[in-house]
Parts: sequence; structure tokens; C-alpha cells
Amino acid sequence: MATVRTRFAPSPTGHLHIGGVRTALYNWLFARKHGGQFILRIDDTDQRRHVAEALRPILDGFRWLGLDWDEGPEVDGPLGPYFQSQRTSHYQAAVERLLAGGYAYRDFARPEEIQEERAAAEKAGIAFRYSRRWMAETEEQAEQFRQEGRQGVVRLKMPTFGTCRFHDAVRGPMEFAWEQEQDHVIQRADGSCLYHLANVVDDYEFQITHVIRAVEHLSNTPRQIFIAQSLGYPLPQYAHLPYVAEPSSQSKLSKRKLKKYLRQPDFRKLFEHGRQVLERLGKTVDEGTFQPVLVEFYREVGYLPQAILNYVLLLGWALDDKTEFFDLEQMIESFSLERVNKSPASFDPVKLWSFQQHYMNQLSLDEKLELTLPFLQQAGWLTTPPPPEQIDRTRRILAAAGDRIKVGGDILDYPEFYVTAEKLPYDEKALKKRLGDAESQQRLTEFAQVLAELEPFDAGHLESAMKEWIRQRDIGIGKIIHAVRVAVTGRGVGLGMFEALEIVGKEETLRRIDRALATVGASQQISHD
RNA sequence: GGCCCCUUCGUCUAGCGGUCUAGGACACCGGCCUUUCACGCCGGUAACACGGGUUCGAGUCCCGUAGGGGUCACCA
Repeated sequence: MATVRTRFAPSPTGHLHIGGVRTALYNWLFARKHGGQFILRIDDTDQRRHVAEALRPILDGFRWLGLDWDEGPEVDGPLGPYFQSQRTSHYQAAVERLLAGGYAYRDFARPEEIQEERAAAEKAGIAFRYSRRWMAETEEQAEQFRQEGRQGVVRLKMPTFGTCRFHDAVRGPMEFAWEQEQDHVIQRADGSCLYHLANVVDDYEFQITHVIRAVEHLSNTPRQIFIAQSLGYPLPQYAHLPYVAEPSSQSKLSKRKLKKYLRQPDFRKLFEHGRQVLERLGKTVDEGTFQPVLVEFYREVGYLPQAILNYVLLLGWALDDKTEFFDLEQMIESFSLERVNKSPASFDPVKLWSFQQHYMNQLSLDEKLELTLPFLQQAGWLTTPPPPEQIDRTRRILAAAGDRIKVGGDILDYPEFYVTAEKLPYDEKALKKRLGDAESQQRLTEFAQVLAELEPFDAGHLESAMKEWIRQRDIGIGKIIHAVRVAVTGRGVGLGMFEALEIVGKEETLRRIDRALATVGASQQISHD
């Protein structure tokens, strides 16, 4: 049996979106599972310049996800080139063969004329089929049409009766009536070739054994089969995946409807969270490309590729009734086309988020450090490279934060550990609530003196000191802890309070308490005891 | 409109005639834990689109209906 070869064929117009990632993943998994190759082919038949530039986010996306390609851009391979724009001679040769074999013909209809026929058919309520009125079967005819000032394209001469049958690995046996098919144009007047032709030629020349693609292509399959058979190519195994639907809808997910998705609350939440990270990095948010349906979004915000992959894997495929988590190895081992679902699955930002949390919690401290450091550097909170004591501090923050950090960019939730007392921002509301009255100011002033004498200044001793202090006064811990928190971190929420103080350190803690008290206008009380 | 496809909890799904008073996960609700936040733990609500068949027996097979969707380019 021939080596399994699959391909993913992005068009360098857009960005890699969730649906594309899934198609790519399934192709990749299938190839890896069968010890075959995964090929990346660039469908740029209709593209002009800047292909390399437009391609970069897509390739970066693949690299980030860990989906490596055996042949394609940058790695090349024995059957290249892998850009359709560089393969025109292959397509041209195929067109000649089709023409010679009588499977295609030169056509000289003007677009308006086709349009008229189409309109007439529509008016009559029947399916449109080109009359072939301007078909040139001989060179003489062609010349005659040319003299009329017409330009020739090449059309497929599709069968007019019979049935096209093929087996789809996901959907089972398929049947289409040939008479439903159009005489599609495969080559324009300027000699450039169209997608379907190029696609079939490339799939053959790249020795693709399994065409795994979105269901949108299902109805294109008969014409591609016609081309392949006319050219004498063996047919690949087809597998048409259901499309990925919009959040809380059954419509196909589209990268052109991003604005609309933003109105969906869960989607919006994911977006807002990402936007906050970006803003802290000082980057501008481009709503056209920075969107939770595009992989770039997740990469920029610091999600884990593993989470995205695992989520996407389960969008239309399941192994059994209980396995939820798969690492790459397990995915490869478990994947099969037979278990791909037929019905569309809608993209659920909340579930994706839960996978992200899960994988984040699996990370070791060093792995979290590796993930978050770049964000601190980009935000300008740390230098590049960071000094050892800053790395150590970040590691301690990470340890204290535990699962509060859900994505890499969440480290930027903790500016209080990267600024000095003078620059500490305050959450005014929290400050007022916890330190707005004379009584709490007084207590904080008194407790600060305990802190000043505490040695060693670590979480354990801080906690016992505070417990002892409230015991003596016979008050609840809530009477003091919130005030300390807001004074030292500037906020009402955050890490465990004692860990936070330990990280900030004694000197800095005392300075911050002084500043906080001064800020709320309690400076005159500082000398009291 | 023609052709084609799809239909189990809110969402992703398991189920391939009896083991289904339908299982899991996420979300949601309630409780516990708790210095905030987050986590964790325990418990709960919630689905076979509808109508006919076939069968001793149907979520599972067949046919209709309804709903949803895809596709009909000199785009890919």
C-alpha cells in the first residue's frame, strides 16, 4: 500500500482560523498515524505579489501549534515547487491533454452571453446548463470566433448523463447526477488556470492519497473526479469534514463576520480578556485580525498550543464516552476518520477556555516562567535579558499565583510586583472601602509597627504575626487584612496576602503602607501608636 | 429555486435493536472550603426535532414532515 500523504492547502489571503486549524490537524494526525507525510501547498493561483508576507502568519501559526510539514514552503521537497503560482506549466500541460482527449473545449462565449443564458434558465425555472453555443471544436472555428473579437477560455466538457459515485471516509457512499454539473472554466483567456484544475493536478503530482477537507468541497468533488479520471489519475480517498459553526449558531464560522461574533457574550469575553493583555503590552488592537476565531489571537495572548489543539480535536471527533484530554502522541494514536462526526459543531469559547485552564495547571513553574517572561519583557516591566533576581521574583509570583494565571499574558495582572512604592497604582474604590475611615487607618498604622519588627519577613511568620495581633485585640482578621492588602498591592483582589507581602519585601511593604496612609489623608496619624 | 448534507442535555459528545428510568465533559444552579480573587471538593437541573412504519422490543433500521445548513463563479 502506498504511503499515506495528506495535505493542507491554505490560500495566502487570510489568516488561519479555527476551522482551518481543525482541518489541518486532522490531516496532520492522519498522516502521522500512518507513518506518512503531511504536505503544505500554497493555493495562490489567483494571487498577486506579497504572498510571502501574507503567508507568514499562517506558517507561524503552524509552527506555534507544533504541526510540522514534511514538504512545502521553506522545507521544499522532491515534488516541488509547492506554490501553485509556480506550477503553471503543469496545469497548462493538463489543459492540453484534456483538450486533446476531448474532455474539455475552447469556448468563446462572452461573459454577458453566459449571463443571459443563465438568466433565461432561471426565468424558466430550470437548472442552468451552458448551451455550448460558442464552443470551438476545430481550430478553424476558434479562428473565426477570434476574428469576431472574442476571447477563448477552456471549459470542461462534462458528462450529461449518468451518475458520479464515490466513497467518502466520513460520509459513506455518495452519488451525484452528472447532469447537474456545469461546464466549468478551467483556464482563463489569459492562460491562467483555475482552482479545480490546479487542485486535481497537484493532488496527483504530490501523490496525495487522502483528501481531507471541509464539506464545502463536497459538491466540487464530482468535477474534480471528472478531471482526474479524464487525465487518467487514480482517485484519492476523500473525507469531507463538517464545517465549524459560529458560536451559538449553526451557520458556518466565517472570518468575515467577526464583528457579529463580538455580540455573542462568551466570545466577547474571550476577546476582551485578550485585548486587555494586548493593551498592557502597548500593542494596538486590530479588530480585523485580533480575534478569537484566528490562531494569531491565541498565540499573542499566551495560550497554550496544546489547549487549542485539544479543543479543536474534539470539535467533531471523539474517541469514546469519556476521554477528554489528549497529548499529541495520544491524538496520533487515537485518531481515525471513521469517528469524525457528520454534523457541524459550533465553536464554544468557554469550552476552549476550560481546556486552556486545564493545560495551564499542568505546567511546571519553569514552564510557566518560560511562557510569561516574554510578556513581561514586551511590556517593558523586565529588561532583556532579565536580571536573575527578577527571574527569581517572577518565579515566586508564579508560585503564589497558582492557577490565577490562565494565559501567559495574565502575568501582566500583577503590576504591583514590578513597580516601586511611588509608582504603585491604586484602585480608588478599594482604597476608599478598606482604608477610607479613621479606624482602619489607625489599625493599619499600628500593624505596620508589628511588620517593621518582624523577622524573618516570610509568609508563614507574617500570618502568625497577624493572627496573634488580632487575637490580642479580639477582632476578626477581616478588620486588618484587607487594609494591608490594598495598601501594599493597591488593589482589593490578588494573590494570597502573606505571599504577596513576602514577595514585596519588608522595606517596600512599609514604604507602601506609608504612602497609602498619606494618600488617604492619614499622614498625621502615623506617629500614633 | 436546483442539487446535496445534517438533527441526542445550553454547548461538545458517547450510543452502531434489548445492558438507556440515555453516560461523560464544559457551562449553569446549590452547598462546602476560604483574608480577596482564583482553585478545589460534594450535590443538582438538563437531551433522543416531529409523525408514521418495521420489530416481541427503536435514541439506534425504513419512509415522510419540520427545522437548520452547505453549494450552485473566468474565488480558493
